[in-house]
Amino acid sequence: MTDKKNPDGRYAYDGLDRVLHEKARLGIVTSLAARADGLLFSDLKGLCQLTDGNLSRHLTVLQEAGIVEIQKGFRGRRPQTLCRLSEDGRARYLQYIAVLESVLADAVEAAKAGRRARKIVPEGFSPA
Amino acid sequence: MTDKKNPDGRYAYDGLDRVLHEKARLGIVTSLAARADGLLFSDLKGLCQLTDGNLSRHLTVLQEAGIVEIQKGFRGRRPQTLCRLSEDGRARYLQYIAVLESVLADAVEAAKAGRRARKIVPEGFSPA
DNA sequence: AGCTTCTACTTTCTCGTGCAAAGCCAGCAC
DNA sequence: GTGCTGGCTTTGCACGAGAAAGTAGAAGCT
Repeated sequence: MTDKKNPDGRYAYDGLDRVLHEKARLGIVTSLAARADGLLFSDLKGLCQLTDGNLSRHLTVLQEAGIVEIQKGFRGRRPQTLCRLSEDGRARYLQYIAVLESVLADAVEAAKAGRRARKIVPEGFSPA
Repeated sequence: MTDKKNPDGRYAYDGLDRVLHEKARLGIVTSLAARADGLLFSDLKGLCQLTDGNLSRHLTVLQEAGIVEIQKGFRGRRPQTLCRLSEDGRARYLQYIAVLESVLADAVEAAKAGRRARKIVPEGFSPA
């Protein structure tokens, strides 16, 4: 099965959700996925090494996409923002992860195959 | 090892190379990784479902980053561009893939852990 | 009471970049 | 020639990530 011709779009990966496929957001969502009780703004900041502004912005994006739910409240007298993954968010995340898995599978296969081949130039090809 | 406190940056994933971490480019490089003899512009176009312009642009980016090598030549009398992964490119790709693997590991762990927890609000937190 | 500093965010700005549409330049057909 | 197609490049714009600056209130000092 390594060599079924060239199915078009074999490497198109359009299942890779734009909103999730992003360094920062991927980190945020992954850390949230682990805790159904949510995380505080400041925890996320530390875990993902993001600046306040950046985190704020990404959270807004995720919220607008319906992936995270945000609850503003207080701890003692200080404001605290609690973030949780929504049900829908979890579903989309799992879906995204599934695609990532297939990318990785391709990659591993590629790494093996890549080491074998040695022909430098395909037939009929003449360098300029 | 599931619960070592909250190592800062645990989910920062800064190893995720910007150049490679991109839907289109990830597809391009993955397909190239499988064939050391390279792929033609038109093959890539089909495999990754990209428009000419898009592919061209991404290839330039990858070339400037030293990840792919581009050879312009002819097949018969028509121009053909051959793309191959450079040695450095392969190394960076493998490195990137390694990080992806850790993301995936986190994700799987998160998916399991996430299903267990049920507490809605952390102690001391009062909704606004 | 006034001043400064810290925590906790939000808003604004800028620059990079993904993507599409248009352009360019052979060959080849007619 | 004219038109068409294959094989790319260039241009332009719109969006979006990240930095920087701004807001607001609490805590601390004097």
